[in-house]
Amino acid sequence: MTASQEIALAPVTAPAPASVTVLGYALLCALHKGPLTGYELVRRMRQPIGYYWTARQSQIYPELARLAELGLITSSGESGPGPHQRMTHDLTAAGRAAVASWLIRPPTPRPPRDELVLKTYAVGAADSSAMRALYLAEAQRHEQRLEDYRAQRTRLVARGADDQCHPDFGAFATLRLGLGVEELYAQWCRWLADQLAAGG
Amino acid sequence: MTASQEIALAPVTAPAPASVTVLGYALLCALHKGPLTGYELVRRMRQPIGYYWTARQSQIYPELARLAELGLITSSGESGPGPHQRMTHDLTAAGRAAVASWLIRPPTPRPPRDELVLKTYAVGAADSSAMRALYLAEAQRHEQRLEDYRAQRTRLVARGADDQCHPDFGAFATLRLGLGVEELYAQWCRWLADQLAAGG
DNA sequence: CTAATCATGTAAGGCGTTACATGATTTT
DNA sequence: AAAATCATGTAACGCCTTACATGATTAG
Repeated sequence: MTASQEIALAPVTAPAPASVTVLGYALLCALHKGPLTGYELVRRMRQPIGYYWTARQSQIYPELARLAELGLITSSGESGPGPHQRMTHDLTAAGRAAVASWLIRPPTPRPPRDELVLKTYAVGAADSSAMRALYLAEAQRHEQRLEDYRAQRTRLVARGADDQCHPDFGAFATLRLGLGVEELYAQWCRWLADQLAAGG
Repeated sequence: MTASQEIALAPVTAPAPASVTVLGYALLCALHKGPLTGYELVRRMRQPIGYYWTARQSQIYPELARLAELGLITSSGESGPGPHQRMTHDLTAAGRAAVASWLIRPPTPRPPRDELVLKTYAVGAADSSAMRALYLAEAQRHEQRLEDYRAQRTRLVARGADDQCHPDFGAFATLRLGLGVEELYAQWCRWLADQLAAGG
């Protein structure tokens, strides 16, 4: 592969690639069950989608414009409250196809970042009783989340979302993992607190 | 709070805050058991610290210079192979104190980003058998990691790192969580694959 | 009548990634 | 003889966050 060949393969007139980012796909995923307004999408990206992929307004609105430019969504505006129009966004056929083909691609691995585990690596360099308090507080945080998740599961199961054919089965499946993760973290924090109590 | 008051509270002559980032603390944590060269730190930030907090060379070397400027590490150079000096970095007393006080502060929560779980939320919009293949492949990835972790645990336990007093207890504790997480994800992926098989 | 919510956008700056650069030593 | 490793650094760019801006409607 020489330089001249590369130039020949990439015409100068070509516009920016503008491939869809994960955030873009997250928005498309949020729209897969029907149209939503921008503001509704902002709320969805805090909850429930925000549990595994968050975004703020300042990212969402420009991204919606990009998705519309790419022809993956249609955005129609109606006058609403305030100085802005209330825009409703809907998947196009191309958008629906883009999501479907992205979903079955293996996820690109992300660099892990967990501050609590990092601190644990150097646990020996800190005061044991202070660290113990930290892990107990974290355990409580996870146990509170666990309660929240259990309530959500009850509601989903009542609607029949634990059946693979139900439109909310995806939400049920993500919740199932969330329950496991929170329980695991809570138990691990309590185990560490016990260890620090025994040795300190 | 008026504008004039704010100006009075923030003197013009103050230098940039230059507070230590999490990456900075990660490097300080890596040094808590003894001095290391820059290149050794680069490797540590791929493994084992890289399992929960990664960084590349291009981030690490400038950050080391900043930590030295702040007086948290001392960096002494000796001539080594290649055009560069082999720099050895060591914690100062101030650095040791900085780690100790950071460790016992509650970790700042990070926005969650998990592409696989995001895909799961919209699982109904994709072809079931293709998604099933995806989850089976992910399950295998996690099971391979699980084997790797089990081997590491065996080595650590042989050294006695499962005792809270051992200097490698921190590494053992992080590994314990890693084992739980990988097992949980693997089982969840297999469960989802089963669900998709039953309904598809 | 005040505050929160609805509703959409812009700007500045930080963190992190890929890619580039250099060159000696050790391994294959 | 070629490739990988040792060893440190710079530059460009993208994603994401915080903060700013505007103003109508609804709830307390």
